[in-house]
Amino acid sequence: MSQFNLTGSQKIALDTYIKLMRAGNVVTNAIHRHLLDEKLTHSQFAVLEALNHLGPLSQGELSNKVLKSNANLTTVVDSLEKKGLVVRQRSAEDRRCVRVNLTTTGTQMIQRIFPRHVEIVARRFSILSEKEQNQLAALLKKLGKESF
Amino acid sequence: MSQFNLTGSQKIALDTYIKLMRAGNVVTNAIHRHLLDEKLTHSQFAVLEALNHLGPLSQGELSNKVLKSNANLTTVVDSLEKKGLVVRQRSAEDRRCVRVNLTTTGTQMIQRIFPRHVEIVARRFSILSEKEQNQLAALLKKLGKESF
DNA sequence: ATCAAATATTTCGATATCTAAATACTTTAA
DNA sequence: TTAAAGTATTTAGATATCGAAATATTTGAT
Repeated sequence: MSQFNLTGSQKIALDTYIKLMRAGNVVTNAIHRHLLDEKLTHSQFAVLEALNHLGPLSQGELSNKVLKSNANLTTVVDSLEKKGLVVRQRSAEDRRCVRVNLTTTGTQMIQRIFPRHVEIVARRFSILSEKEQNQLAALLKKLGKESF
Repeated sequence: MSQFNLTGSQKIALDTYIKLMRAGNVVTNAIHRHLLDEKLTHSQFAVLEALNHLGPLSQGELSNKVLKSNANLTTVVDSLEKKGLVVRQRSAEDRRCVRVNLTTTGTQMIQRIFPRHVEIVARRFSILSEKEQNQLAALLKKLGKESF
């Protein structure tokens, strides 16, 4: 119940922060449902999508793309490998690195489910006009810079 | 590497979605560091903050506020209770409900650390002007509506 | 050439979180 | 009034995730 003496700009920042979290949550949940049908986690899906979009990547590259720790990427790639959707391949030039590749099955899977993912995201964002989405993207881009 | 035939509006939605997730992640991580010092999780902090701001709440109300499951709220409140920061109190009118109250210690703690939280959020958002933050908040609010 | 520092990944131990089922209580409607 | 449906919380079982330490390899400085 206690009130703090917040400046106007602090109030605005807090309010925006809460809405950022809430919007992220709502969109994430919308996507989560259809991944359940495919028995994929968000991270597993994100890895498949990155590999399909960008080609083979190391786990370090993947952990940056999907915003998870290196340690977690090991687990995610383990589970994808167990499902036969990706294979690991030690890099010949630098044997510290593991390159992760989609298998044929993995490629087929991501190409099958990606269109539905796009539809869900597009439907959710269709509450905003394209112009509004572009505005939003520009603002979020600034906010998402790693350092400043 | 494969390309899909995406419409322009699908591309915009996907791009905005990625930036939404990335911005949420960056802000969350910035906040995470100072919570580590206090040995609080995000959820524990969010619960303390909600109780301080709004007064005693039931766990159901709290789970909506902090965007976590009811089951998880049980755990979060357990841990806060173990630390002596909150107490549970069965509602007398409706004995299904538990009201969660801050203890004196809990109140002191949240009032001590909240100012730093505000500073971190405000600093991060200061990359945007107030006008931009208000625009962003308005767009995120639309996007975060539960249903439409 | 060799050793220290840097880098990529994995392992380990711990915690956060979820869904589904169980429990406890209240409300509603015949 | 009582049984069914609804609501709030907890428990149970499972998975996702993290930070720190360990391992393997490469790079750089002497």
